[in-house]
Amino acid sequence: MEALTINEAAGTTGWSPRMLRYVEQAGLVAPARSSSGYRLYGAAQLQRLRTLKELLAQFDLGLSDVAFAARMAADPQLRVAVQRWLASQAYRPQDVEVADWLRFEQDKHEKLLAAAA
Amino acid sequence: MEALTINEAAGTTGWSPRMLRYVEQAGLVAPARSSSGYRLYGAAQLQRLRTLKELLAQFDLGLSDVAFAARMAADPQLRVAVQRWLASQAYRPQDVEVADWLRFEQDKHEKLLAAAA
DNA sequence: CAAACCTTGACACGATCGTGGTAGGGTTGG
DNA sequence: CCAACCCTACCACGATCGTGTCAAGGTTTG
Repeated sequence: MEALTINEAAGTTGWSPRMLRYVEQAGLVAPARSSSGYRLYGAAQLQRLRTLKELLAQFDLGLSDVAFAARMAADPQLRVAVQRWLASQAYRPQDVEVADWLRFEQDKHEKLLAAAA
Repeated sequence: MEALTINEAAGTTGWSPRMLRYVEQAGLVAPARSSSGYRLYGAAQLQRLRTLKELLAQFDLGLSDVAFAARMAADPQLRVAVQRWLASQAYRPQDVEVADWLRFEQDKHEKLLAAAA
């Protein structure tokens, strides 16, 4: 399984080497490292880089937006706090879908808590 | 049911009048308007403003972070796209919880699609 | 060994965020 | 009516984001 260096990865993903380091620093795509510290991009990382580029372009997002989503995904406390705040405004009829989403999360946590008891 | 003007609301929430307008522009807390265009903050908005302040401080978030979360909550396409991208990295054992969260969302949408057919 | 790569760290620069102010004009209340 | 409020629309300014470039030094390879 061959891995690409940062310049090669840049060539096949459309990111610049500078941005690949920045994306890594943002915690979004972290390549393996060789024994001497060189970044080694495998197939999975390359795929993630390409789809990340699409994602940002399609919805006009910033890296910081996706980084925040990752933080929410990784930190249940943050996620629940944000969702609870958002839920406090989902009172209009057209917001049922949002309320649904939020309720789903709460249900899951209640189930987890119940199972842990 | 009395409503507060922007200066009064600023007084009881800890935000500045300037920031209340900014928060509204960010789409996070939109007060009602009087017939002449004055902002009228009701109890619900005041509560949301206070809890928003706590939320930002507790997790060191920016308004743009919460605005992005709101956008994800309101736009299923965006939500699914981001979650799918995040899921493509949740392969390590310690990420089961994230994978769980994501799978939950996918399941829900599959169910909705199935129900619509 | 020398060319061509890689590393981290820094400086730079436009764009946006968060926040305050100010100016010009309408509204409210004593 | 007039003082005190509200509105929108700007200008400003530091902090962060996104991005490029450059410097000083280690690694790989022909």
